[in-house]
Amino acid sequence: MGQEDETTRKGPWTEHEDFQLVFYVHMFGDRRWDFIAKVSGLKRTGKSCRLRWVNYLNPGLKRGKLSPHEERLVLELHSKFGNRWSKIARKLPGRTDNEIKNYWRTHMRKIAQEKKKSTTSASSSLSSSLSQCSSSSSRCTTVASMPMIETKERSFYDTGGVDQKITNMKGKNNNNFKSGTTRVSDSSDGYYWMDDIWNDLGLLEDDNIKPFFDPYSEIAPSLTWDNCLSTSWTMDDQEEFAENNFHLTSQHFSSELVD
DNA sequence: AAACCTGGCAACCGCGACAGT
DNA sequence: TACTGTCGCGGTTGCCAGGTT
Repeated sequence: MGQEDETTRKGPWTEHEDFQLVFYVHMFGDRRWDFIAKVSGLKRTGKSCRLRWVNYLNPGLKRGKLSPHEERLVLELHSKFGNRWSKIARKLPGRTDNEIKNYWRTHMRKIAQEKKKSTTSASSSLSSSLSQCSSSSSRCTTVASMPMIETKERSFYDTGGVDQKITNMKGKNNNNFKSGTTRVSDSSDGYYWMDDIWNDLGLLEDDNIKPFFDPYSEIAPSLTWDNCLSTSWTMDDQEEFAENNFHLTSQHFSSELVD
């Protein structure tokens, strides 16, 4: 624990860091985050590495806006599970809890605003109609409590929900990265795609992570994923390997990415 | 054109759960 | 059992681009 010190980096991840993290995750798997943080030479906490992987670098992630179907599912699941974002996320393959959480927040804010707007604008007429039906309270109560849902549905689908890769492309470039077939900073046109990383690393052929890693063969051709995955490839081996090869890999990354 | 506002998202933080010793 | 390390979760914050005034 407590691996955080004054040299620990915080804030936005750089392209170089992403490369490095992807490399080491494929090396050692997406567990043992503290270990990965340590051997990778990244000045990040294991926690930060995990978050970056889970929310951004994981190749299984979908990019772009939630589809109407996903949005509906989020609504359904939220009514069922509440703010159990990870639980909800598990039902939406390729979506992260963070993404859903963010979506929900934005969504709820929108609804709250719409509701506020509609209640203020309609308050006069509403108050008169409410007073009218005070005698048949059950029905009126239902109606009064339902607009939330109705507004929800409406605002929701009005936003479109189409895959907006293109819109997102020209969209924001927060901290170098924005999702939507995510584009990250800095290539010929000033950006590079997250997919480029995977292409560069030869990892994009499948949705699943493959035990295959091209650049690595340049670094340590004698060791293959079979080695890594075989039962004889123990954690000690990993650590020893990391010790012995760290300088080499750092060098590789810097030469690869500096220009 | 500049200032301000808003939406969207990445990342951090604190805490609890769990496993290993 | 107590302690320690690690991971995962939910809440929150901060940043930035685009829109509006």
